[in-house]
Amino acid sequence: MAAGLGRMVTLARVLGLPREMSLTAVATLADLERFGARRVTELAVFEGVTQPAMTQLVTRLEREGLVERRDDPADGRAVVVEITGDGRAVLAARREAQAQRLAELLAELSEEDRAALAAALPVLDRLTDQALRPYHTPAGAR
Amino acid sequence: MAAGLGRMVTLARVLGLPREMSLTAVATLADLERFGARRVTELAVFEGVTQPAMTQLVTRLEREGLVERRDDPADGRAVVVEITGDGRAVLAARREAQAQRLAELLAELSEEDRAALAAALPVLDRLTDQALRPYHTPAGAR
DNA sequence: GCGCCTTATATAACTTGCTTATGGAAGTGA
DNA sequence: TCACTTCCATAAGCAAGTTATATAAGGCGC
Repeated sequence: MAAGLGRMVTLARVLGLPREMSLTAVATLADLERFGARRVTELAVFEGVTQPAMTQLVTRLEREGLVERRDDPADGRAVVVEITGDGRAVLAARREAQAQRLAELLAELSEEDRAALAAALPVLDRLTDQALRPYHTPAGAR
Repeated sequence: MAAGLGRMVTLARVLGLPREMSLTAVATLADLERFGARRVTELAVFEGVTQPAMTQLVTRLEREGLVERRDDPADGRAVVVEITGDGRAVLAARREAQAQRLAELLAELSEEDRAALAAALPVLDRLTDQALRPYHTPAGAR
């Protein structure tokens, strides 16, 4: 079964389209949207990349107006990164495009197959949460 | 449902570990293993990247001993790319590591959840094939 | 056979996206 | 005050993608 699920990587790769943005960039925006503003180092841990990589990404995202950098009043060394309205709009557009692509694929399935998928979705959701557990701590210390 | 499946992208990202190799590199090797030796341009189409990107990738993979380049007897302009034993070994090791990671996650699921996943696997497999259809033509013209 | 057009792929230049290494500023505790 | 730690920007290097370009080979019509 584990090997079968491995094929999901392939599907997700195709669904991950379009490619104007790296998966890390998308995930960073999504996490900022979901968990609120964060420091660079926290984001780096969340996304499993190094701090300089995250600094560079934040710089690029800021240049594109998708995030903003703010001084952290609690610590003079730190900056806090926050998603902008444009950033949210980009996420929404991606989700829409992805949902559409999936809907097209799903339309080719039988009713039976769709039911099986629907039953498995909550499980996949749980699997995903488990997989992400080491990276994401509940927002609290902000 | 489409939105729920979208979350699979997240799961696959985590499962896609480790990162020593890009998804395109892995897919290229996997396709060479599965469909046999191919030209650079064919590989580029398969993986949805440009020809120069694939040329570069093949160059890097060749440097690492994972593929070999051969002259194509049928066309003096072309080269044919073939996976090596080392390339196959790398794929096998990745699959093993991935299966293990998944098995750990699955061990935390109930019997019921596992059954739901097992039922959905063939469907996911079909979805993946559909999603890949525009890229992969059956090997025949080689 | 020749000329024109197409196809195949290597190379150049550039950007993104990652890594390790480093440096400066701020924070902490003795 | 000093030593150490933390935070993040910057530098250098490689991978991985793009567009543009150049060269060689192939195909077709005259």
